[in-house]
Amino acid sequence: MQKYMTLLKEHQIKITPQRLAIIELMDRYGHISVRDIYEKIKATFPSLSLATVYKNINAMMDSDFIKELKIVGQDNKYELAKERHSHLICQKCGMIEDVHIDTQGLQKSIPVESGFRVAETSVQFFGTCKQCAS
Amino acid sequence: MQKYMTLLKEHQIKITPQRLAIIELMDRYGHISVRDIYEKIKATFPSLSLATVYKNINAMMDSDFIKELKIVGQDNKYELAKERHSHLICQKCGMIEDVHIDTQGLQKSIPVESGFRVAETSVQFFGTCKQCAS
DNA sequence: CTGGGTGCAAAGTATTTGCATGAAC
DNA sequence: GTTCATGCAAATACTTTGCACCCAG
Repeated sequence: MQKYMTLLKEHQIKITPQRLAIIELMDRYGHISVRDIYEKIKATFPSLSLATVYKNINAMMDSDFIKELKIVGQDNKYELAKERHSHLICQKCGMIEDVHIDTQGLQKSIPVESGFRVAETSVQFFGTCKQCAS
Repeated sequence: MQKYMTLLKEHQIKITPQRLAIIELMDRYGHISVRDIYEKIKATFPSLSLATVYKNINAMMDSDFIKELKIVGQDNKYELAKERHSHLICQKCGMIEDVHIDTQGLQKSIPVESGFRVAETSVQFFGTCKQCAS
């Protein structure tokens, strides 16, 4: 808990129980949807409003404190901002897992004449996870 | 036009003027949103309904005839299914461009112990396009 | 104390559905 | 002629906004 409070302070975001609960969930699950955040917190904190979840997610995205993850076939997910990484996404169960792979090499194959300057690379691997394969 | 009719037939989708118009736009623009499809077609074909656009997009996705593209900061886009490719996305003007790069090598860096079997890899490069850079 | 956050209700936007009519094959 | 698509309206889902009240700093 203390660690989440410190995180919020560093990003100059006011500390509230709602925010701590949201961050705690993101940290625990890695990637989570608005709906799931709302329902999980609501269970132990019934006064929580869906609007508050949205407002906080937007505020934390503005501060680059969390990141939005759009995945074909799934609701948007949110994760704590951390070192660059890619995602493994199971097409059967929906599981999302982080992988750290080097994407620097990829950029070299972009045609120079495109004149495109890359700031960030996003890689998603779709497939079957260990559990679903067996 | 004939080429689009052939395409639809191959995928066993009934040919209608609405569908031809949608496909023609996707082919022309490469990547286009529901809203843009609706507004562009509506201009010359006023009876078109938004529900029809949605129904057709869903039908064509079910037939793997078109693909959905989710991009952080933009509305969903749709493109005709074609050979595997990646996308350059300009964070200033929103331009989306196809690039053909080899993503096979990437998979090698996924830890074997993850037990994940990759079926498809999606790569998005975010950055600045030639026009916006100058 | 003061500013910003919360919750509620309402508005706004996006997407889906049911059904009667009409077009494709 | 039969099947399936279209258009409209209504329903549902998703997200944002305004405002009165309350809590963190």
